[in-house]
Amino acid sequence: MDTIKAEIYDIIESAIQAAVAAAELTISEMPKIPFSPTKTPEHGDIATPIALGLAKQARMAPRKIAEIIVTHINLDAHPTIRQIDIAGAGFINIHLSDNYLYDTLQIIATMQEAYGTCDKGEAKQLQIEFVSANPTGPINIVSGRAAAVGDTLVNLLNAIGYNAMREYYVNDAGGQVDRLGESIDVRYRQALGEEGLEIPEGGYQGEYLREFGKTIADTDGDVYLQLETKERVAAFRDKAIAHILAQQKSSLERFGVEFDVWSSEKAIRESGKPEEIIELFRDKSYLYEAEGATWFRMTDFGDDKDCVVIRSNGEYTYFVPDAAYHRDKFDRGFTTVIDLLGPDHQGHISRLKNFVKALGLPDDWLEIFIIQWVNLVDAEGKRSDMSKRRGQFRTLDDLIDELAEAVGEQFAVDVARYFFLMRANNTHLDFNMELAVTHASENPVFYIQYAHARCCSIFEQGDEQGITPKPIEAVSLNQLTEPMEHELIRKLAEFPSTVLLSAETREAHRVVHYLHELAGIFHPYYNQHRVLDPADMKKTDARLILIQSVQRVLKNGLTLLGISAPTSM
RNA sequence: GCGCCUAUAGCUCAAUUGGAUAGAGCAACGGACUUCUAAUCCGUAGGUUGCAGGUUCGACUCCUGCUAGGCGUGCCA
Repeated sequence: MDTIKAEIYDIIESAIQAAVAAAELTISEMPKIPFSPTKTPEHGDIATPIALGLAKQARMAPRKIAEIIVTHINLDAHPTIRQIDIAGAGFINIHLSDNYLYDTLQIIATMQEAYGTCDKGEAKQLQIEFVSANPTGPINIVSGRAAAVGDTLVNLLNAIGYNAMREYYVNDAGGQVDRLGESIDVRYRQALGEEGLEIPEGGYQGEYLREFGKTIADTDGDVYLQLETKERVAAFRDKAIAHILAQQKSSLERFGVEFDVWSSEKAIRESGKPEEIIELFRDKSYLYEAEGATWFRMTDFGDDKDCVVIRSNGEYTYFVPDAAYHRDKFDRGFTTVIDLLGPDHQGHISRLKNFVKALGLPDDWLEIFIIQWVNLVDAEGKRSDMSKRRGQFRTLDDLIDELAEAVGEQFAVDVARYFFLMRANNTHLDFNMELAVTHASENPVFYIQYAHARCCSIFEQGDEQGITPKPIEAVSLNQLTEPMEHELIRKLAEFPSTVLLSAETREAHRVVHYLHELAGIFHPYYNQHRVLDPADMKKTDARLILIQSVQRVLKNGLTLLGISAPTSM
């Protein structure tokens, strides 16, 4: 497609130059020629609104300009172009020859599972950090969404030639996990029969911690009561982190997400890097003392408020290990780092970016995206709060369990991933659990998977009838003359650019929509045209190649999304 | 108060980053299985793209100002 575009670009450009040379067109400067996609086959394969763009400086009606340009194109010299039309306000519509269409099938047959990939990323090292949920409870649904998106983005970036990896930052140090230890301490002592205890301010109410505290009491009895409160809380904290982390890991694995690296905030804190950061900031005069605390001059970086980096009790705020952690990422050699943050980290973006700037790292080195809320919606359409602190959240495991009851374990993961991936990251996502379960079998993911299964089924049927696909070289592709066949091939040709765009804009949902559209052309085709026709083997052979290509692209696309491509349903 | 995000069909979302007649899926209604899987297909209906201006040959997209919702906002992470 790219080579074709380059060729067309040259043709149009020289036509404009010829028109200018012939004094039919007056322009001051050679413009860049834009290409716009064609929505309908009548508009050809590639279109350009260049005549519209030239109208002003050429002082001429766009249609007239288009006509002039077209007269300077010698179609006989360019066999790739079958026909050129002028339409609408002055669009130049280019129809490519059928041979070009058939080239797409050739490319797919050659590249197979590599179709859709490219080497644009030049093997650069890239890291995406996502989920990074506090080790204070199970993976919830918002984190599940982040898991699906992050995992898929890594797939996409690898597909376009980057060397991307998945990283999880474990917040296993700091105030939050201390509150966790204190909360478990309360549950533990309650389990031992102590009365009148309450979860401390900022602690965790979740039911899973009550069970955890009870388990400790059941297995170890009251031995912990002999420890100093501080030691006991620390012991519970570490115990809980290890336990919860293992649980999070297995939930994510069940969801098909495996991280390459688990980084520890505790390790960062103990590495000495935070001290180096503070020293660096001090040297650069970014810090000052006030109200007993140490402040960072965030206002120097355009923020409206300074912020505390060392609290009056001498402890770092989370900014310091966080800055140190990003410094560490840079030292590990990543050319670009992408953080996917939860919606409650809104205010964190500009500050983190400013810290990165203060560290002297390149501006575009760090990209931050917010994965927006997932609202649980009940059957009446009422939204429910998912605050972890109040313990009213739904876990990723709950979700998959419920979906599994409706559609089975494998499809449950597929449905959940699809659901999370189908929307743009920055939009709020309403998740109606009841609807998701009762309508699980009507989920659009099956529409795509079914298309794949149907392709497989054709080959199975063919096998039974003794019809097997021939190598593409032995097939007359010009048997593919149906408009729907051309539409299918055109769609197949779009796959690589969709993957590229999706990866570069970090918007996985584009691939989802693409696959849905592809399936949306395939199903009607399947219904209207028979592939296996023993009476016309030439056509059958050509159609089998087409079906192989559709099957291949569906499979490649679903694989990128981490969704299975079943051979039968 | 300030900052960020969002607003598109009854509902949930798209729209290839400024291009042609704004598209899908649910939900509603009417049709199609003796033929490669009906988890499918065909058809009907559904719109002043939150409001008001502006830029442009051309705006859902960019700019300004409103309105509504969400999130954030100096010692939680």
